[in-house]
Amino acid sequence: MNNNNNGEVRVRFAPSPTGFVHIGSLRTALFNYLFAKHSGGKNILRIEDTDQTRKVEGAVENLIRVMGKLGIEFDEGPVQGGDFGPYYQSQRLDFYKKYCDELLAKGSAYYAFETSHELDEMRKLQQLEGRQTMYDRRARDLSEDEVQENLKKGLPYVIRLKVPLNEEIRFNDLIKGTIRIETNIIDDQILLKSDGFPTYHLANVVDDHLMKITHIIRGEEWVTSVPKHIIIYNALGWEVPEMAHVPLILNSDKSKLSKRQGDVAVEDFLQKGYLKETLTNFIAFLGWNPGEGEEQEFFSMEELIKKFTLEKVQSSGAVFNVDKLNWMNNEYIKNYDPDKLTELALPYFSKAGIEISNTERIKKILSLVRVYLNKLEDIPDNISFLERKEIEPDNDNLKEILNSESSKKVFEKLSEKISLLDELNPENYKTAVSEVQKDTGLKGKELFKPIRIALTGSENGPELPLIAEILGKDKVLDLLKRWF
RNA sequence: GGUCCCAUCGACUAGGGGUUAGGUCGUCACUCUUUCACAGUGAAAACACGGGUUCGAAUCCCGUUGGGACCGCCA
Repeated sequence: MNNNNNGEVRVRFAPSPTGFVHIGSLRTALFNYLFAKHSGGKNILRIEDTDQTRKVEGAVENLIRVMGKLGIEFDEGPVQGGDFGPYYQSQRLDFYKKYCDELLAKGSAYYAFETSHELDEMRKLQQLEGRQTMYDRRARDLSEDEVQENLKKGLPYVIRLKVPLNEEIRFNDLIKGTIRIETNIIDDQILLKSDGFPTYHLANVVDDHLMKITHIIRGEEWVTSVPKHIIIYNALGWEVPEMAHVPLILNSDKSKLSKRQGDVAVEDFLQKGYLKETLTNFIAFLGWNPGEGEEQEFFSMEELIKKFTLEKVQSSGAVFNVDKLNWMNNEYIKNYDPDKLTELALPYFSKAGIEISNTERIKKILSLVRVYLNKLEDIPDNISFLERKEIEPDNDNLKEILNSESSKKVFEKLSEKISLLDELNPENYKTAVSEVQKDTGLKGKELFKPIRIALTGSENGPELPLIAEILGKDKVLDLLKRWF
């Protein structure tokens, strides 16, 4: 256990700002947040922007916005600052330089002068020979004189880690248990690039140490580089933080979740009208569950914080199942506070061309259709009856029903009854229909089906009396009159 | 290919020496409903395989197979 900092837990979410927020990143961020809050510790945001070629304008702002929207808060970071800043790695170059020099002085790192091109050639050859692609450590034993000479010539260089040979690195992962790797197969990783920026490996070790990070919680794709990091910690005489590598989120074919097979951007899910409660709840359960026979599936952020432990994180990957996401979102939508849901739904009504100034009316419509919604984006498809001016049944079957003699009778009678009313409401609509039933002797499908089709253009949907009320007397009469 | 990780219904998972292997999504059926949906009830559906250890293995160990990740002057 890491005991610096008086035992206070400090974790970090350290994304590189290269664009949208990946579902996998969201889960890593969530787990960090839940773990920090559960332990009464600090959650820190650090921006890993050491790759100058991959910078994306606005990505950091976007990331912070998305996290904020989902209720994932940071105690320290670019926005709120903190005692361990700056929180952009690109502003911490002096630190990396300093410790890189220290590594050099201690003989744990060395200069290398190969160009990218030369390295490419090396790898190609290794591949051709069926060997593992790996730096051949050719610059490892350059003499001091040779190094100085190259430096004097102004040759571009990188600093590489001098991996100790013939050793075994062993560490305990909080999720996966003990992991051991032979150092001989570990690359002499580049620490400092020729542009003077550090690589991830150097920067994350230096920062995690300087920022007093106690637990590193990140994706499983990092496990294989842990030994490199441990070598750096050891060389610098630093304590290694606890590690927890969370399993990957997978496509339905079990490969790492990727854009090729559907949406992976949190922004997209938000935009489609997946609620933030759904997203955090669902994502938390991808690879984690409370265990102990617990069968509750709906958890608020507060409950998640209370229940979350690393021990209950699954060690195998989890397929991202949109069907279940939809189900859960639908459950949240069905049970959401009507006023709040209305507020969230307004933009989707607006997009469908519905006048939204009368929010009470929107609320009423929403109460009719929410049961059908997997996501708010489904609203337009489910309220098409509102703005339908022409009834154009999309198949002959419907047309036939509308044009039958008995239907005409129904429409005519119903119009008569409704035109006598001051205002249409579910009660007097029902009364009117049952009067039609008495007068015509028609009932069941022969009575209800034609009306539904005439009013909505569809064979099914929400309860007719409620739809009738929302449409209003004039609209209903207008729609009926077209058919007799 | 090398290294590392992983393995319970189609999916998410509970269970971690003795269970009729439980729940949720999805699927199917039935009930309710003058429609669809909702709701309710029920069904089909899993311990990858082979060896050990043990009185007893889904559970512990080893191996096999299968899957995945990583192998950049990216993170």
